[in-house]
Amino acid sequence: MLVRINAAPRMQIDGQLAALAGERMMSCCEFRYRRGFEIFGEGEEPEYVYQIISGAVRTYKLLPDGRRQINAFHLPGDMFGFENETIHRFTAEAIVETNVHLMRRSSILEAVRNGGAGTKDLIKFVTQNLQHAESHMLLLGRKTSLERVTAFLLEMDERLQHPDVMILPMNRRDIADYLGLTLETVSRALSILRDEGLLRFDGNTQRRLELVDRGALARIDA
Amino acid sequence: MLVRINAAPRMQIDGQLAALAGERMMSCCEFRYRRGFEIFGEGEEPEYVYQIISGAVRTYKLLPDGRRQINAFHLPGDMFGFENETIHRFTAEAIVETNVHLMRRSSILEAVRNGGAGTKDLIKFVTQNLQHAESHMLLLGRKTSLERVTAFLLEMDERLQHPDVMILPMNRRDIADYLGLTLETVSRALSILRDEGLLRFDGNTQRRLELVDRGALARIDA
DNA sequence: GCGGCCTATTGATCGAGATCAAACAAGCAT
DNA sequence: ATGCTTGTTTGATCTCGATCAATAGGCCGC
Repeated sequence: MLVRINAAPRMQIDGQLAALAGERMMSCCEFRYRRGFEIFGEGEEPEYVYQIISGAVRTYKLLPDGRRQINAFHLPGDMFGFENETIHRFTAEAIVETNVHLMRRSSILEAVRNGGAGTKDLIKFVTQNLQHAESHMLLLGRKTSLERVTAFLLEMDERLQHPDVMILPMNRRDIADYLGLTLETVSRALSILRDEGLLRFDGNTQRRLELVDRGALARIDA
Repeated sequence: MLVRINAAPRMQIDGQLAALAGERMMSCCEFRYRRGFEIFGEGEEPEYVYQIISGAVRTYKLLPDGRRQINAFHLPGDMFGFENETIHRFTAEAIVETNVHLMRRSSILEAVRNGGAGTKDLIKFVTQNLQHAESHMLLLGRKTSLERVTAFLLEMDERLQHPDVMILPMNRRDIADYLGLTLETVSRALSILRDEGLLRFDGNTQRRLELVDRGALARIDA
């Protein structure tokens, strides 16, 4: 499940983790998780904080009967897994083969205790998560299915820095569980947007798509 | 709209704000907001952080066409309104006549900058908000109307410390906008719970209610 | 090539919750 | 008391998204 890969030093892809660690690179290792495998589970004790080098991760909560709500997707550069409490509040899984940097949670807590420079970054990190959660509550509580799917496309477009062709790592069920819909409804909404000429499926696979009219999409996302 | 009340020194009802301010009580005033009045608006520049002395507050986001999502209800003792950014990300309104303690946001930021003792409390505060948001996303994305209303009742019961009779400050529309439902659906769910003997409306007003069977309610809230 | 598996689309039907509507109760000012 | 406004319940109907179901394409191993 956990596969250690080459241990050669490697540049970090951005400064989030480094700032939190006080630029000291302490306790950093690189790991690879295969597609579909669990990185940590809800209720487990948090040992590491993670930063994605390549790949994609979903974090989610489950109800006892299996209903799933994905809180967030994490893409290259993103940090996840920090907990202030003694247990993880959700599960994290690799959506595709994923390489992560990890560092010991204890190092970060220590840095904060010592009034380290990373404290401000930590507050910023948690605040950004909170902001995302707040706008996602508005989406889940009050938006229609077409608005939700459109908002998802625009969010991914922005986080991938407006690529010509967007390659989605997640399947329709993941998108549905992120948006509080079913996979069929997600598929139907995408078909509507395609039929109206706002996006194109690229080539033979439905995970590559091109946003043709971002303005019109932004108008749909209330 | 803003009414200053007597300026006599007053005990704080708990230590949250005091801790953040480094126990120095700096910049603290007391204000009263009348029922329905706005405390701050989405997009405004944050000047203060608030702690409720008495009353209740709702914070919410609006879509352009008026659809509303309430993020959270704030009760006596709760802090709200802290922003790491330069603008408020939602609107806050007094649900009933509400007295608050307020302190300058700048004092808190300064305390953090100086590595003050309040830093840890601030991280904890933001983290608690994030945790609440995460479980609320699960509710909004995946729970049925009956589960949502039950979860709401249990949340309020806990936050009011399991009173014999719970007095809800908010109306059915507020509850609906918190749970991503309509007020009619909330009303129907409450009637079902009443008819099944899990709760009782107390006396002549529908805002006072008594949880008769907390165990059964907890079983409904998946 | 072929078969098996996974993913996505599309169609048909269902149902939970929204919407529309009416009646009534509570609070409050006059 | 009276009338007005606001809040709540309940009923009837509608609709959006869920569910059930069939089909097809992609991918991989053989």
